Amino acid sequence: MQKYYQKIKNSSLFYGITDSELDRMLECFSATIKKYEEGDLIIRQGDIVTKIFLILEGEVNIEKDTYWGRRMIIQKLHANNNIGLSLVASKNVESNINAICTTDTLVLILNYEKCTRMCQNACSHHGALIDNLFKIISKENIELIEKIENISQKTIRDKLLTYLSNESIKNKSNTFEINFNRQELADYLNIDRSAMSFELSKLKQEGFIDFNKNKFKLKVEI
Amino acid sequence: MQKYYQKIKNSSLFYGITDSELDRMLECFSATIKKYEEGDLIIRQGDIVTKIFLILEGEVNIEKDTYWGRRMIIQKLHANNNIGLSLVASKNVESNINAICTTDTLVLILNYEKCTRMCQNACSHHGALIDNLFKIISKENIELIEKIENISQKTIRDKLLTYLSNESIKNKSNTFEINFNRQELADYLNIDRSAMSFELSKLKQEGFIDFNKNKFKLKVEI
DNA sequence: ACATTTCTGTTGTAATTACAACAAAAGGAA
DNA sequence: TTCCTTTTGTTGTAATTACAACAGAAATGT
Repeated sequence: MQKYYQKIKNSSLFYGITDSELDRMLECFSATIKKYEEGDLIIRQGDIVTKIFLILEGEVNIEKDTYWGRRMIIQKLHANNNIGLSLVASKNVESNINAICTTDTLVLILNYEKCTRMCQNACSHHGALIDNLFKIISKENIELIEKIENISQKTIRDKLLTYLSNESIKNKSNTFEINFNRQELADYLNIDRSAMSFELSKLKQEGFIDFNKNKFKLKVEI
Repeated sequence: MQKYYQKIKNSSLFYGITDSELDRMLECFSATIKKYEEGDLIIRQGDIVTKIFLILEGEVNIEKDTYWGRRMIIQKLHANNNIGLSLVASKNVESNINAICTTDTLVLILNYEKCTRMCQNACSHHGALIDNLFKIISKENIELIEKIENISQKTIRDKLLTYLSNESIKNKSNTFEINFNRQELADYLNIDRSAMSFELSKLKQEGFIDFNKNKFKLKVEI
């Protein structure tokens, strides 16, 4: 645990918490660290989730398999994103998603009730923690809406331009690197990979974008 | 305010709160009531939202206009849903959506900080309120994922069957009424209305579903 | 370096969809 | 009722997409 202190301390969940309180809180929250390997499932469809997971390191895809067996990537999560919070807070809800590690991943596991309820110890900054928790779940919410915007476009071209434009805004630059490989991006945008590749090439040829591997440049204002 | 007490008391935000505490809390949260008429915008794209809105009565669509001018319905909200929580909690984020009333609507407006931070008055059930707030935002989260599932299907037929199946599950019955009219449903599923009507007719003819106006019956297991 | 596997791009074709234009039905107002 | 408006259903056509099959490039392991 000790060796992860710095990471935990710098996580957005514990932003604004002093060192001594962090100690007390981690104990109070029955915090544990868990390492997952690439390909491991942190949560699977149907699970009743009882703990919340804060990603300290690594990448996790939130996925779902369609009735027809196609993979659907809902989100790609990183350090400081949480997994399971909305499931635990909803109480006794079966998970509707898989959380699968796409890299080796380090996770902080916490007790939800202890996080949301003020404890006897009355850590004085517990309020800040609750606030951080709201911030984290809200950010997730806003990203889901952004994803809906991306995939709600009618054509492959419009989906790509909307997605790239949103990435550009998030990176505050017209050049940026994306975390998806082509198949993942297709599964995220719910389009055929080959048709997507074709459209990317066309957009490049027409001078709207440029790209090399996962580095993209947006040459137009959307 | 007095005349809305019963509604407020029965809202999921104040579930588990005693009457006397409700009084104190409403004062503490600077709670106000506002009536909107059909067509009114509660939040518009670009707004910096500073209050949270709890729907007591009515229906509100969360919408977004695409760059190309098409309407996108993200969610339809009802009594006990909140509007703006994820925007306020994210702090100084411009709204990426419009919240538009599709009926006359009654809303309870609250101060976010007062809700999430324990107050001096230390209302003893403030913890329950925070818990309720997490439950509300989590439910929204899960519904967004459900919507993503609906619109991530490849064909109009699959989108319809997935949507109807999810509605059926939510209603715990294979017969149910939907809140969307045909154009709204098409805007929610991001498909062409006429093509959707055609597919609905085909599904009915083939015996998979039955419907009359907005009453649907699902005759197959998805 | 080499072999092998994975990832990305390209092309043709069949299937699906959007769109427009119109018909039919339902709902509202005078 | 009748007229008018809104909503829903139907059809044909052009545009878009999925899918399969394959080629080339890049990454990986030995």
